[in-house]
Amino acid sequence: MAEPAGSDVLRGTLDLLILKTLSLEPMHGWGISQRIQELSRGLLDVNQGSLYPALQRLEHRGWVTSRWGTTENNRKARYYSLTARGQQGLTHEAEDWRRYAGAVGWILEAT
Amino acid sequence: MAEPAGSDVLRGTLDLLILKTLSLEPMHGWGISQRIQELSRGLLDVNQGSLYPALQRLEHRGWVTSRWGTTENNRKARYYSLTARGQQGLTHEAEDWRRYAGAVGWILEAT
DNA sequence: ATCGTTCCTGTAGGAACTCTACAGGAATCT
DNA sequence: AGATTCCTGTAGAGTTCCTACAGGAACGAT
Repeated sequence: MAEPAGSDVLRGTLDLLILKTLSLEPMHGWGISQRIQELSRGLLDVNQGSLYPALQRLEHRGWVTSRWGTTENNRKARYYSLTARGQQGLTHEAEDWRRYAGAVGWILEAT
Repeated sequence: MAEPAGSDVLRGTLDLLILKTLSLEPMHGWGISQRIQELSRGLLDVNQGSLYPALQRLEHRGWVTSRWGTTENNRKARYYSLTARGQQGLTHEAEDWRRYAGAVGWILEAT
């Protein structure tokens, strides 16, 4: 078990998180979810039921490409990497997020 | 017209924004959306089609109560205010948001 | 007094995303 | 051989949001 800190609700930022993770390094699905968990210090937990459909969406949109490969552990895995359009999309969505999170912050600070 | 700065996508934070706004002062629906727009400096735009259902959800959940009243402009309007449970909910959701936004921030800053 | 506009409340239908739960293959460890 | 870890998916449902539509009442202008 070890419950990585039960979190849910990826309020529409799953794509952003995946893209960012892939921009660091091409990776397979399972690895992406691990990475997101590490980088968020255990706060964010991505279910496979959300992850794989999201990856399919992104690939269908042309933001990522994938190919079968082998992990260091000698397991078959599908590796995803960012396309140029994916990089642009990431930049744009990250900017969107900052703006949006900032606006929410202003409201929460209001007195 | 005057397009208040077309924004959409209230990624699951609409309830939070409404609760926070009501914690500042009881208000009617239309006023709430104005307030959110002002406080977010024009970045956030709440559609009526999202707002009223959200208010109904919150009332049904017992987080807000409402009653008919009259505005300064002599218009009939339904005024909403926070209940004790709503205040608790706000505190909790605001805390959730900060944690979540922080985690996303960490990921976006990763190199 | 009528017309257009602002203020204000809703509903209907659909699209998008996430969650829970399920299913399974292949490699490694015991 | 059996259990566990690694890894990829699918199905179905629930929630939330958006677009579009509908309408009443007060106000301002002509």
